Amino acid sequence: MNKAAYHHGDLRTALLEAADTLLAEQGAAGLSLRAVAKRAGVSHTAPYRHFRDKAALLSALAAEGFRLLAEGLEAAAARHVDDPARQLKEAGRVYVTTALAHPQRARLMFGGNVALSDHDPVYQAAGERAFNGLQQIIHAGQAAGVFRDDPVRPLALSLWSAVHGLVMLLLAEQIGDVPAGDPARVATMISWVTEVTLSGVLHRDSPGNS
Amino acid sequence: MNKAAYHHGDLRTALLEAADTLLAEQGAAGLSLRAVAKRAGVSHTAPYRHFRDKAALLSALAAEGFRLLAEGLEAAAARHVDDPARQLKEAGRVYVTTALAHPQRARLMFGGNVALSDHDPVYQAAGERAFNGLQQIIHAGQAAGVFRDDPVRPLALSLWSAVHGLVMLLLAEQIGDVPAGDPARVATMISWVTEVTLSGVLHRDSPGNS
DNA sequence: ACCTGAACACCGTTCAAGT
DNA sequence: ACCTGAACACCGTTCAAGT
Repeated sequence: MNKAAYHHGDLRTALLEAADTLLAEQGAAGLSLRAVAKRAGVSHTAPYRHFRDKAALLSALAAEGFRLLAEGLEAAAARHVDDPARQLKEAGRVYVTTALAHPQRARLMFGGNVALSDHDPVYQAAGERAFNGLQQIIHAGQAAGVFRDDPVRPLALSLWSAVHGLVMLLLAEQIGDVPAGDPARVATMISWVTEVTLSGVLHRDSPGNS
Repeated sequence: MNKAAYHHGDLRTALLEAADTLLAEQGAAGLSLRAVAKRAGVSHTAPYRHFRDKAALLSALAAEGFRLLAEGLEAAAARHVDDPARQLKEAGRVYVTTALAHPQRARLMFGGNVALSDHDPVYQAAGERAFNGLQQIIHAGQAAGVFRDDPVRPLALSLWSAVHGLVMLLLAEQIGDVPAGDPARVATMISWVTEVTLSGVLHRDSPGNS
C-alpha cells in the first residue's frame, strides 16, 4: 500500500475510485481530470496513460454503474421467480433506489450528456440484458395468464419508461413536493407507478388486482 | 438593426438567442459564455450585466423551454376537451415531440445538471401548472366514468413518469434499436406507452379499450 | 447604465523528456 | 511501459476603467 506499489499497475483503478468520489461530491460538471489525478497522487497527465480523454474516464464510471444496476435487477428478478407481477415491482423498486443511492452517477448514466454512445459496448450490453430480462418476465407472466396477451415489446417499453421516468423526475427534483431525499415518500411513489402501470388507468369492470 | 441599436437594451435577448443556437449545436457542456458573447458581438464580460453567471443564462434558457412546453401541453389538452383519454394521449405526444425537437434544450431542462433548482420560480410554476392540468384531465375522466376511480395523484404521476421516461430514454439513446431520429418509430413508441399506461399490463376479462 | 481590457486561477490536451 | 513538467489554447469570473 505504499505509494510506489499503489501507483504500480493499479493506477487505473485508483483513478476510477478518485473520480467516483469526486463525482459523488460535485457532479460530473464539477469534476476535473486534474483534480482526479491530484487525488490519486499523480501528475495531471498520468490519466492519459489509461484513458483516451476525460470522456473516456466518465464513460468507464457510467459503465460500472450500468453493470451494478443490471446485477441488482437480475438479483431482484431471481428472488420471486414464480410471481411475475412481484418480479416487476421489485425490479422497479431496485431500479429507482439504486439510481437514487448514487444520484450523480445516475445523472451521468442517464443524462445523455457524456458521449456514452461512443460505441462503448458496455452500455448496449447492459441495456439489452436488462431489457431482455424484462421481456422474459412479461412473457412468463403471459404464459401464466397473469399478464395481458399483448405484444411484449410495448408492454416492456411502457414499464421501463414509467420507472425510468420516475427516477429522472426525482433526480431532477421536478416533482413538486418531494425533496428527493425522503425514502418513505419515494417508496410510496414507486408503488404508485408500478401498480398503476400494471393495472392501467382506464376503468375496468372486474378489478382483480392486488 | 445596426450594431449600436442591436446592443442597446436588447443585449439580453441577443445573448439568449446566441446561447440557444450554440446550445443546439454543441450541447450545454460545450457552450461557453465567452463564445455566447462573441456570437452576440460583445465583449466576454458583457453578459455579466444581464446574468449573474453562466448558470443563470442556462437557467433562463431552460425556463423558456418549460414555458413553451407548458403552452404546448395546454393547447393539446384544449383540443379534445370532451375526450379525456384522447387529451392524455395528445398531451403525451406533444411532450415527447417537443422535447425531441430540441434535444439539447431538453437535456438541459431535464438532465438535472444545471442548478435549475436555484429557486427560479419559473420551473416550479411550469411544472405545477402542467401537473395540475394533468390532474384536472384525470378528474374529468373519472367524472365521465372513463377512468378508474382511484386517487388522482398516483394516476397522474404514473402517466407523467411514463411519458417523461420515454423522452429521457430516447434522448439518451438508450433504446436499443431506435437511433432517436426516426419520427415514425418514435410516434409508434409514444402510442405504445400512452396506450399501455392507460390500459394497464395485467390481464383483464373485459378489455373495452379503444 | 452599459461595456471594455487586463488579470487571475483554473481547465483539457499535447509533447518532449526522463526512468 | 509509465510518469513528469512545460506549454498551448482555452475557460469563468473579477475589477478598475472608460463613455
